[in-house]
Amino acid sequence: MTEPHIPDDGAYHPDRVEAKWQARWSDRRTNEPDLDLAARPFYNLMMFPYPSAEGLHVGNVFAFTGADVYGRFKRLQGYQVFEPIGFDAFGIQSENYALKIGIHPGQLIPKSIANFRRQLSALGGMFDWSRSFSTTDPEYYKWTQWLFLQLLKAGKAYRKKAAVNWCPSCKTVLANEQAEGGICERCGTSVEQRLLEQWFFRITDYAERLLTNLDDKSKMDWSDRTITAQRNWIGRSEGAQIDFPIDGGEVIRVFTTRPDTIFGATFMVLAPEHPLVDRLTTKAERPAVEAYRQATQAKDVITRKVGEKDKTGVFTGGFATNPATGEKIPVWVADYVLMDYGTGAIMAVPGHDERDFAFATKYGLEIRRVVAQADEGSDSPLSEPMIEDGDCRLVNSGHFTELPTGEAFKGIVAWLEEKGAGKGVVNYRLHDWCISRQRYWGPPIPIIYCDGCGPVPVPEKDLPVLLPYIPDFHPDDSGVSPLARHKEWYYAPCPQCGKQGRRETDVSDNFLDSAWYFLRYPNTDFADRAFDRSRIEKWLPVTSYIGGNEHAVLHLLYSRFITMVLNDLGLVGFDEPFRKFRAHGLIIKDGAKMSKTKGNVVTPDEYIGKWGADTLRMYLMFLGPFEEGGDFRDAGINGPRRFLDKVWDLVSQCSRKTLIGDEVHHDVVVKWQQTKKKVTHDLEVLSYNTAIAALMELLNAIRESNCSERSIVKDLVVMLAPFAPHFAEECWEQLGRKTSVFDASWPTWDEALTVTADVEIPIQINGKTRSKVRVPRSATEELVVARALRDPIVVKFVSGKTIVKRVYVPGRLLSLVVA
RNA sequence: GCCCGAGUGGCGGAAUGGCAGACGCAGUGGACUCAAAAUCCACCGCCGGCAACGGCGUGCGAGUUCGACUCUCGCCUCGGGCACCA
Repeated sequence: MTEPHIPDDGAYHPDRVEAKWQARWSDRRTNEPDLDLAARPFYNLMMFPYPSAEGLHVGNVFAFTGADVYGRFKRLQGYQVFEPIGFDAFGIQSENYALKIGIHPGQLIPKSIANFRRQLSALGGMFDWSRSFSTTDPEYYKWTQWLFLQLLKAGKAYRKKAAVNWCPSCKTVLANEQAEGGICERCGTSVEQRLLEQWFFRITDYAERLLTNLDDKSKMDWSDRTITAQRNWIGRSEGAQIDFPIDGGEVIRVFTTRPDTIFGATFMVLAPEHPLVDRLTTKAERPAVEAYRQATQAKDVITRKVGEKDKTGVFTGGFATNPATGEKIPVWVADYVLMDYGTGAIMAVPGHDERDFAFATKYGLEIRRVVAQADEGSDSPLSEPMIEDGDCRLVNSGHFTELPTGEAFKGIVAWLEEKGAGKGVVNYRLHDWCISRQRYWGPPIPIIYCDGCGPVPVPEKDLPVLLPYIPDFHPDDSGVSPLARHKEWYYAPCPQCGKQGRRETDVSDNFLDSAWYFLRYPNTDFADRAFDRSRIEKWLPVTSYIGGNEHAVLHLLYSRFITMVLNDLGLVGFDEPFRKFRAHGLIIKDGAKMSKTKGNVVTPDEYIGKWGADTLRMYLMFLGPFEEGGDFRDAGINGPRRFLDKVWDLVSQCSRKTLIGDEVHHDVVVKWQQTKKKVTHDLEVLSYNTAIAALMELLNAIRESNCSERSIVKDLVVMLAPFAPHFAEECWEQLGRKTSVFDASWPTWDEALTVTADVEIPIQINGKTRSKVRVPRSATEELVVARALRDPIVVKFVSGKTIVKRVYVPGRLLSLVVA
């Protein structure tokens, strides 16, 4: 690339400056750290984009810029910063879009990626393009498939026939996370239930570890809201599993968080899919039960899960024995009990559970009080379920009566355990991760089914199992991936016996691609392994990760899980992949989050063209706190641009050695030192808006004092560099420097010079600030009081009254209370 | 319903319990200009006042404190997440 000519009219021309420095960075490999030699490695990661055909919008730009600012700051602090970027290009989103416009994703994606690369480069990110990849590259997904085989080997991948979320529109199975609220995340259609053979990962084996690591600050310095989201998603609850015997020696096993209320369990409810429903149903009730089960199956998930909370159900005719009371209690079937949580069966305690209460009321079942407050009678009627258990005691509960609920919980669990009827258990909301997708656009799962040998993993030496090009990649509602229609690919010899077998036609979940990409970036030069142990040790865990909180429970949880498995396999030496994670805020436009689906996107291209990338970066970082986001409006972007223009003028004055005023003013020096301190601190905590404000204040101070002292201007340029990298490089060169500004060192400050010699002490009288006095910083309380009492305003408020209280905060304020 | 955030000028937003409104945008007045743009200077929370100055003011109501945007309690509103999870 050749550097453009920059006109010598003294004005700031962002387009020329940006083209010049982008060319130079590329030519000089400025952003490509030596991964083996780095002495102070800093892995600065940001969530890689899904390359949509529409290109980046300023919401994405906001996120990438914020992460880039941090990386550039760290580089200036002397770290060798590795800032990779790639493309998360497999998945249903890409495939659906390709289907919509009728272009094969294999053709569409490279174009979208090229456009993304152009846009990302134009932004001036410190990306190491030499280590970029797309998850759709066979050199990448070869290792995604390898990863699957490692999980299989470790016993963490298994196949089972399961009721899964089926989207009738996308014609595919969805992970629970993609079917939240019973609605397909991609297309908004109601999700149905279907039984299919699926591959699962045992993420639930790691539930406890995923949870406990969240508390370990040495491993995880994460945004609190992200930690909270993960904790809620894993959904740990402590309770008990209790067996209720039925005729024939079998038991109905339930999970409950309130074993202390077992004496109030007056009936039981099974999920319609529960395997014991058949056994329990009497001849007389069979037609009704069958009808109910069918009706449930036909109901889509929306009405079942989030629709009316109106309870419905039918009596099976069967009974079970409450192990606490010995009573026979009726067993019902109702769809408010879910097969996929707990055991799919509950003991219903209508007196102390909202749902059971509603159900019992509707069907006339017995409601029994077993918990009461201290001042409540043991048989006072329940007009509504009594849920709270704090400061309550048991009633009507055999020899546990009168025990506080907390004690009763333990006592009853121990008692049941002794009787062999139950035990204390922990239950999680988290489910195993279904990774099978009956789609085309993903990495084929590397398995061959053989009639003799069963499912056989594809040997690692035969990877990748290439995704074949098939013109017709439409999914159909057969529940089988389009790959099954590609016969040359579908039939393959069994790796074990050599007889003809059939390939697994499902591809893996897009989230598997992104669950390990951070491991690949520093290892793209290794063709023979997913990652190199010494590279990994040097660069991981990721030093800083910045991304959207929409991935708080999906991507981030899966990445942690995969890392733990690799750790257990001895392949990596750590079990948490991201040492520091910060969630950025959202860019709001017209009152809504900027997103393609909302149709309120703004592309960066027009702003870069009009104002320059550096101005856009500055504006985005200035418009609000990075971790909270802000409103994007056109008005306001000229502010940062004016600021850069002024700095530009200042730098040209400096470079022409037309120093105005030889004497460095004290105020400016203080401001300068204060600014260095504040900007350093603010950048560290991602408070970019206030850092920029501080730089503006320093500029204003320089201009007001007419003191363009060279060392101050130099520091200003360095501190500006993370935000406006091209601009800062050009200024740096104007100041006579030969190397990149990013090879400069971050300014340090003299703490003693960050404070002024004199201070203004506000004087509060009865809580109101009435005046202020100017005193030396070291002034004693006596001096401040003496000065204050000479102040005419203070005199006015104090005369004729007595000072009853005096509070002096040294260097801060004087507070007087008069009466 | 539950769990997180957040409510501050015309706007975006600043404030370790210590001068509320930094910084910026918009606006107003002025300088420069034939004129406009750009630039520069000044003003810029609300009410009263020529002014000095005074009163009010950080969603609402209490409280703690010499002092509260900040802490506590009780509400209201908005945004986000979870949700028949036993």
